[in-house]
Amino acid sequence: MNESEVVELHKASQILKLLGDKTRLTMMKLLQTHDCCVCEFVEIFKMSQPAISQHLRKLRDVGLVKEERRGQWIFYSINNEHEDYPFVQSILNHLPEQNGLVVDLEAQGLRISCN
Amino acid sequence: MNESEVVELHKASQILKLLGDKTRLTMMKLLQTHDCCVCEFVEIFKMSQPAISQHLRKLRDVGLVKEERRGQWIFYSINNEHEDYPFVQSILNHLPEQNGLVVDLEAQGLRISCN
DNA sequence: ACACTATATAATCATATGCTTATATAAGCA
DNA sequence: TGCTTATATAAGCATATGATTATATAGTGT
Repeated sequence: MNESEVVELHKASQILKLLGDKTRLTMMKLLQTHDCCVCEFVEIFKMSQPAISQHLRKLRDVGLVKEERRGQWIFYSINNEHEDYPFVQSILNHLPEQNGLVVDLEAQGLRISCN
Repeated sequence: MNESEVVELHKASQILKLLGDKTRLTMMKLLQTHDCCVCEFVEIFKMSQPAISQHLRKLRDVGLVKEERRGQWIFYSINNEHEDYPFVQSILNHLPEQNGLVVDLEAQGLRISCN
């Protein structure tokens, strides 16, 4: 890993504050391996749809994730063009995989795959 | 760098929330290279003493820093015995050095060195 | 065009956060 | 012992945050 990408302090604290919420942190870890749409997050976190939307908006506002419409769903994915993407990845790499959450969704037949 | 130290999600978000404050994040970066006492932080951040104390308490409550009395001052330092010390370090390593803050202190003759 | 589904936004509210002022504690020193 | 300095704690307050419910927007399919 290369830790030489220096992140300005103000930006770093802004990013860390965003990641300092368990829901958003889990979202980011999930997005590291799976693009997800809003309704999947709603299922995974057992949280209201607006609550999910608002978390995603915060992540999008600073450019950590991007959205893309696929059919009737809007999928979110990690924005690897973000200037501080390496910083974010290095944090996420310390977290345990959350694939179980997606696997559970699939088991329930709730995983969206629109292709 | 070894990113294999896995930090449980709840703990990670708790740590990131603490670091998601510009004052505390700068404190931690400073402590990476210099032990500091409370009054030095007060000078550096131009912030009230209770405000500084409260930030330090939050960092201490989760064990990220430890305190040690030296003469009439209480010095804070990074707790490198913390279970998630590697995680914290890997974050701090992305931040620009803040030594200028301490150098300025010294220039003003306000650096405490009690030995 | 109409109904249905997915998502976003707005308004509201309870709780959390970070600061301030006032006060307590505790060590150093005359 | 009493004064001074360094730090911690308590109380109060303004703002931020994260949730909820209600509503708007925008595709999809009939």
